[in-house]
Amino acid sequence: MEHTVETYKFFFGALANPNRLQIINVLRGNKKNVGEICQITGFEQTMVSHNLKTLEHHGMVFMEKKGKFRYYTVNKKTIKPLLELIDAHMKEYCCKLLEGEKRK
Amino acid sequence: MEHTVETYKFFFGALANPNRLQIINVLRGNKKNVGEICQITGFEQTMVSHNLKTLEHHGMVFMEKKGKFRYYTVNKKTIKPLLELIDAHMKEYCCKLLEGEKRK
DNA sequence: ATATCATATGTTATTTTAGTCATATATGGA
DNA sequence: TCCATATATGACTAAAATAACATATGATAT
Repeated sequence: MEHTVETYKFFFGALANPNRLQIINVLRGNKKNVGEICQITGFEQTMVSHNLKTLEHHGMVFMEKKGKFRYYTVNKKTIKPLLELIDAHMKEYCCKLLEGEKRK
Repeated sequence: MEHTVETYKFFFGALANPNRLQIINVLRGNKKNVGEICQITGFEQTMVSHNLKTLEHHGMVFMEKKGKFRYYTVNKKTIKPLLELIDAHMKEYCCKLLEGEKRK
């Protein structure tokens, strides 16, 4: 299925970036506005905004305006089971491999 | 969790590529050797080998030698539920978005 | 109306990733 | 042993993704 491959690439592309993943991780707890995300991660504001836009565009996070703030929430329905699945995978297949990566 | 972010990036990085996804898709049916994968996909042999190596390194596929052939199988335990999860996500959040992508 | 704070957008330079080409290794058969 | 087939590896280039910078927009308060 050609369509399917493009679909998956769209999905994974959004998540194959450490900064976006870290943002997701921060949002796993509670909704946060951009400034809060910057503060917690130490990332620069424009970079965070760019990445939030990508994540929102892919349905990974949702946005809600509140005065001059914008609050972002993670899409728990997708992200939670997804990360759990990955945890299980990594535990079983990749633990040593990742160690190797780090040394590079 | 710093470790977790690197872990997830490792995972998604392997899958954020259309050719690798297509190879996975081909392997979803049955185990196949490199030549067969090339034939089915129309991809060049060295490219397929490179990508299979990446997939194997990430625990997404397994390899089994048989004479001068090497048979690859997809890691169904991870891949199957993963793709199902993504199907559900895309259906709910991304159907129009993907259409937009195609026009670019 | 303007100043300030919060966030977004456009552009560019840099880094990362991927594919290709040339070549190497491994296996089995004559 | 030598050849053919199957697959892997290394190096190089091209293309895509990313972060950083400059700037714009939107909102609130004064």
